[in-house]
Amino acid sequence: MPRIGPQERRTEQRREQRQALRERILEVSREIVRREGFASLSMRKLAEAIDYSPAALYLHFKSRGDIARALCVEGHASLRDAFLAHTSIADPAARLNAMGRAYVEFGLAEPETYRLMFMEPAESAQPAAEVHDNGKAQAAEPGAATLSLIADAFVELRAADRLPAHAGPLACAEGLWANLHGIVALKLNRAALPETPAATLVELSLDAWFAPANRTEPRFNASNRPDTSTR
Amino acid sequence: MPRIGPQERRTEQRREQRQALRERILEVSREIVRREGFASLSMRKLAEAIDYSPAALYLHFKSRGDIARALCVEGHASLRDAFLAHTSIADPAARLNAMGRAYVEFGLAEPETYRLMFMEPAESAQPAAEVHDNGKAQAAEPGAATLSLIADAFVELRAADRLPAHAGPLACAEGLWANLHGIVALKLNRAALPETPAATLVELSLDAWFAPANRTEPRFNASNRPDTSTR
DNA sequence: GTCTATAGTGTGATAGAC
DNA sequence: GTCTATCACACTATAGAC
Repeated sequence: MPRIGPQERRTEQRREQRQALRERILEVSREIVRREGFASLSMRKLAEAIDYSPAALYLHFKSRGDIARALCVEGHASLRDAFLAHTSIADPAARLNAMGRAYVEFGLAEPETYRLMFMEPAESAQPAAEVHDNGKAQAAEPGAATLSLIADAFVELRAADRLPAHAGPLACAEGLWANLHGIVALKLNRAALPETPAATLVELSLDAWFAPANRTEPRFNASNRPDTSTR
Repeated sequence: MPRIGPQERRTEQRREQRQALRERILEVSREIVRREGFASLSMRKLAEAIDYSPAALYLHFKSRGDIARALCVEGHASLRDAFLAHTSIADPAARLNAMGRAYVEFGLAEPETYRLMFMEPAESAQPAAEVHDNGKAQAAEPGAATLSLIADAFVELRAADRLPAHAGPLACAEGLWANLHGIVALKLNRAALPETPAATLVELSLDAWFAPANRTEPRFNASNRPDTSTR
């Protein structure tokens, strides 16, 4: 087992250097995207920032879209972390409330990253192709794990009979997700929604999606609801 | 008054020709965007399609974004028409249902146009600058009139006491809009929502947003609800 | 006045020398 | 593994023919 000759050691070193440069590229890319958006991440600018020629980048990423894909995966991991911080909340409705807020906060705090993750024309990043690991094809959809955290909460609501009869838990999860995404997306493009602050919309949306069966119980909205009530 | 010399007539003719060419540019652009998306609408391709040089386009539109803006306005008019077809529905909830469906159908039927209208990075099209007409500045937001149609219905619901007390009509309208937009946006980018069909999500969303106070009454969903019930 | 032709600068990606 | 040089294409802006 400990049969490692000098040659193996050298190739090992090479691999580490290679990995380090790849990491460095990713690091600089992440920062550029965060500050200026993916659209202004050019291979030339990136190459200059890491002091290599543009062609060197293609040794580590097969295309600009490939870099986008990697940053997407990072972003999804970050979002998922924000969700995991609330999994300990026992009440599914309260948990959904916390996660919903976290989702929108993430989107508004990192608009360019969010845009890359969810608002890009699909060609750029999303596909993620098929990633083979240990010989087994992995999920091509990095956001699926995150969605399942929302879906879980709806399953619990369903089990507690706090969901309308005709509403499937998964469908509810996707519906709520669409709602939250819509809030973030419209805010980011400042195309619309000029009147109502995002926090109010989030409250309303969360109310709309799982409050109906919950309405007779005491609500938990006393804590941090913004004072902007209507407009 | 009828003092129109040959010179005036000639300049009149010029103006008509000018307007006609502008219309033609818009026409071809609209079709290219509809089929291939705004991203692949290049000035060169456009110029070739109308048999002029690229520079000629800049005589009629000051930039590519200017064309985008014009197409956006067209799109908003088209969407608004789809909405106006349902204004005759008396019951505000039923009207919202019809309009919500129409909105999503529009987005899914004309994905590229929808993307240009609502999913573009703001710089491209949305601003619409300030359009002066008759010396008065007009609304810079072409979608505002459409939103107001939704808001109106919520105002009626409010007046009929079919809305939760804490929910402002305008906020509800924006929330529902965000929800519908989220459904379309996620579907278009195939980034997510792979499981649930859009029609089901729309039903669920409309239920979520104004069914609570409506739930005791007979629903109107018997007509055209899709048979895919849950997943 | 209207348009052609072209210059100048940017992009992603690649071939081939070292 | 890295670089230089280059291709093909996009956009804007403008000099000058008609």
